[in-house]
Amino acid sequence: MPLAEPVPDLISLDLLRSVADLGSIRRAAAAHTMSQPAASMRLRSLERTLGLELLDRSSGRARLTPTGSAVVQWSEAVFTAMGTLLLGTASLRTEGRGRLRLGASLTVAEYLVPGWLEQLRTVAPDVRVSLEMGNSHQVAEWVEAGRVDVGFVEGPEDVDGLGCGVVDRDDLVLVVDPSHPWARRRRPVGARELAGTPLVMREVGSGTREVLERALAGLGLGVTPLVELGSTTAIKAAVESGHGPAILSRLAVRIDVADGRLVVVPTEDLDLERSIRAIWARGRRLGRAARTLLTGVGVALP
Amino acid sequence: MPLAEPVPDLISLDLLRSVADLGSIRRAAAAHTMSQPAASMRLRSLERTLGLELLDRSSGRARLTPTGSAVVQWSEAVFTAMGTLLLGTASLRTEGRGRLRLGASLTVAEYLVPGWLEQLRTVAPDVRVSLEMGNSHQVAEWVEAGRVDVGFVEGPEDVDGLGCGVVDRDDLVLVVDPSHPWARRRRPVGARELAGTPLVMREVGSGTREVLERALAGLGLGVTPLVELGSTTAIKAAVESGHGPAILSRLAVRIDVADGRLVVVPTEDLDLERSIRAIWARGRRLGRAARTLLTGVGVALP
DNA sequence: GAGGGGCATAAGGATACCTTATACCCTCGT
DNA sequence: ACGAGGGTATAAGGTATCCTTATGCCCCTC
Repeated sequence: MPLAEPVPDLISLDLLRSVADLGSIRRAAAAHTMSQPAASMRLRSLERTLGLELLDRSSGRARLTPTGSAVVQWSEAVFTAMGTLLLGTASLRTEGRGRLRLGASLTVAEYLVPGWLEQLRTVAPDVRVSLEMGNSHQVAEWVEAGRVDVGFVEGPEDVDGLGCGVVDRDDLVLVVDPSHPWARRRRPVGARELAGTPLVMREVGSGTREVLERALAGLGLGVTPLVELGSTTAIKAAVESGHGPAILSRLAVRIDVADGRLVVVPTEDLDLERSIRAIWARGRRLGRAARTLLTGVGVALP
Repeated sequence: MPLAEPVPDLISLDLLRSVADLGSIRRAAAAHTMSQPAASMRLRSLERTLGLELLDRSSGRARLTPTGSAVVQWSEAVFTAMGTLLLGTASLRTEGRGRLRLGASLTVAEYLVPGWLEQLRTVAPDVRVSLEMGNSHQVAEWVEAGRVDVGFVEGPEDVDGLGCGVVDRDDLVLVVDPSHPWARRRRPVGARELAGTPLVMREVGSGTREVLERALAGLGLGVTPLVELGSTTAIKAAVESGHGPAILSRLAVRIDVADGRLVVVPTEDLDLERSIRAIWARGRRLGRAARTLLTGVGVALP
């Protein structure tokens, strides 16, 4: 659902943080290269938006109220998340011109790469990273062709001819909304019961759906689509609004499960696990940044 | 430091998420109660800002590119953080008119309360919560007077006459920037060495400073201020830019340490711990929401 | 090949925002 | 007590942004 309330904009929150850091609206304005009245108006508008008194202007210099201090603190997490987004988009924008060139499947790029980049940045802040996304087959090709230095793919099988190390593990899980009868269920859902239940699914051809279909086909069963949607986000929205259960990557629902918007239901008789592997060309020598990244994500280098 | 790059605004990111959910710009526009051209222009402007192609408009309906899907995913964390901020500010705005009235010290309100509220909302979404901030003494008074239902205070001592349970633990830690010589130090810093080192500090009278001064005074030592600043945020900014070490609440530096902007240096000979306690009036009966909250944060009720 | 759904463009108008200039206020020093 | 200085709010004017309605174009489907 769309954001309901009026949302404070990040520039104003950043300005408030600068007031906390620098001790006056004037200096905060200077740090943001804007005029003092502009900063003053933005801050007043922020106070109107939130309906709170953030600054105490009674004594000459503007000082943060306790409320203002709390808002600064709470906005810190927003900046961190936005920083991650900017880090990710910057690496996508770099398009192969970085000193460390990564390739990754969509799922890995979305859920894992930003964290690794953040971690890498703390030890090597100046390394320009580029990121390209594709399916596992494409990523392997790019690694072989030397178009990327390191690739990250998911899948049960090893990639031959390439250096390889398991980084993480991802499995498909059954999720429902919290008010669904299965949300409180402790007894696992079996393959037969799952096959007989209409599910919210991706359209035919998606990797996630293929894994599920293959696992069920191994038992002589098939899937029963309830509706077919075009994106993981759309599926999550449908499940959260109570349309029905779905099978999704655990990585994709991690945040939603943590926030309580979705509930994982245990399953049995189904092998829906796959590893996430780092791959690299054996022949080429890995750069310093690549080695730092790989050891950082837990890969033992030769 | 202020945000350098141009920051995408949350409404546009939210719009992009709606496109992913609903499958077309038109429907996303309708969900946001704006005209279709307005949504189209916002999305195009978002693509310009990020320098990336987020939507594939070639086939009639607009579909997200893999890049667009990644941006949606990354922005999810931004919405979560902003939701926490809005939850916190809403409870401050409610000012005692909520069905569950909380009081908390500044530190607890800033770092812990939003998480508890989020947790509470997943099991009781409709409870209106109000939050008031003050020092530990004020909070205890409010609880006694029945102005708030539950209070959260920090400090080593019990509050008598009130129901009480330890919720969490907070201690003061020594932090430096990652390039400081102490950042790699494994041997703990002793009280004498700490007293001889100029520190970035809060001004006289702050609770954090008092705890430190009392701990050192017990050993016949005193503090050596390097500079004195007015807020925790200002101190963190000074430490991060390499001005010198500081003693800060572990809660206050949790995110910065996780992100690698600050490093905790081990200390010894110093008792800088304090508990965070929930307090409530023994005489009054606790409401359902209050009991849910307290058991949720790990307090055993009578 | 005709119809329909969906997106982009154009024109016009309202709104929000920023900058410079200036007045007010508080604090501090003598 | 009084003046100087730093800091913030207000006013006026101009610009850029953003939205809405109207309309054209394109792709897909039947």
